[in-house]
Amino acid sequence: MNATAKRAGLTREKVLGAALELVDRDGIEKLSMRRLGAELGVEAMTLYHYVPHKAALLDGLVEQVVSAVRPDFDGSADEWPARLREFAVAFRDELLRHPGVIPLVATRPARSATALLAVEDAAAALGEAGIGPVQALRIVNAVSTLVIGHCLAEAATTPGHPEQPGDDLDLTAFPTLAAAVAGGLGSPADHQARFDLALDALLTGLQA
Amino acid sequence: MNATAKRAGLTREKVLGAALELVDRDGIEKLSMRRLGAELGVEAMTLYHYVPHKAALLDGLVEQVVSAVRPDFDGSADEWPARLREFAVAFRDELLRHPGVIPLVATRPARSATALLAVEDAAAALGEAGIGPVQALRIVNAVSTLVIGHCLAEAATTPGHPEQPGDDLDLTAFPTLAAAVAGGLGSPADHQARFDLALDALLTGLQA
DNA sequence: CTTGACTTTCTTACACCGTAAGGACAGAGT
DNA sequence: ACTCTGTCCTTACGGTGTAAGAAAGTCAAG
Repeated sequence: MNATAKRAGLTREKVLGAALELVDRDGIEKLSMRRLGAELGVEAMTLYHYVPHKAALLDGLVEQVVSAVRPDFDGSADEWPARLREFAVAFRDELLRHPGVIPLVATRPARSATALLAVEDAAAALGEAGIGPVQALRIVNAVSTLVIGHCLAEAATTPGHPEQPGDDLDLTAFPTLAAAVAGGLGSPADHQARFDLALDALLTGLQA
Repeated sequence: MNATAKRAGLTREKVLGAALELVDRDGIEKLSMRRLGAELGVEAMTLYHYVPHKAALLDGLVEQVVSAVRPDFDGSADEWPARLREFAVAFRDELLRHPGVIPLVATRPARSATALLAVEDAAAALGEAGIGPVQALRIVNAVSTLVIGHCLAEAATTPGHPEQPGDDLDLTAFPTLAAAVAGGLGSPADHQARFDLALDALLTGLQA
């Protein structure tokens, strides 16, 4: 009978979803309990019924993003470099879809079940190629770390700065650097190229 | 004549130095303008005469840390992989010496003159080996990114969490993972091994 | 010495943050 | 009808970064 229901009918999932939406739209620094509450038509303290503290909320953001990339490690055992490559590319795509979350992914280790499952799958696939469990996880870790590091540099949120004055640096003292910038360094295409270079090199070097 | 001088005689360098000390001792989340002021025997607002805003203070921390690693790229032109390796190891050592600053280094690009100079030197050295400026900078970037990524994972501060409950995860559903943990994964020695594995693989793969 | 300009420091204040404590109210089970 | 449980709000506390301006120290010129 009430047009405006007194109960908002929240769930942990709705809260996390709204948080991710807010971060994607306005950036992490705008994510506060009060603002998120307002987004959901609710007071700040209400959120504490679905999340124990803000840190858990941030963990939830990480969980959402890393869970969205579901790698597939089926196929013949000797194709693991190609599979790892696919995983890396998918992971990067997902991270770049949520730039505000990247620093969180980089900072807090994902311990959720789905994240562990993905790691387990990858390691098991490497195991079938005759690689021991410790080495397999090191390899998976190296690839993940590379992806995160590159996305971090690419999305460079640099929170707190009022403005980002483009490229007003004086490069006259750095000829090689200047030449590289003139050659297209820093462009979006260059980010892709940097990532591909590093990923290919890592995978190539890993086969030994 | 005054035992306690009314003027503290601060400088930007002293402020930055005290900030780094505070972060090394207590972690970033404890770095506030008021606390840093107290550390220097001064009110919070006084600091704003040496630093325009807190973001600049954080930039200063990054600058201090990255400036401390001064790579040497002299030597014959074909030794660049070994030089890059030395740089990577020195960079990592310096970062691990200041764990609280690692997330800052990962987030805000170092645009200081000394940082640019180091990059310039490295790129120039690669240039003597017949590598073009764009490719040279991509290589330097790949190595730096790898170092930052690995240090980020290794120092994993995970700010905000009350406690870090060790390894109480239930790994029974993840046999490969469990086997790897039993095999020593996660130990300090393993971090070193992970870094070495990734760095060697990257450098090997980069020679092509 | 006095004066006045300058730099450095402090005081006060504001808006915002995370969250502890407890009260108001709805719907379900007895 | 009555309590119970879960949802939501109100109030409050101590913390944050920082804007505005008053006060006090320093130093050179008159």
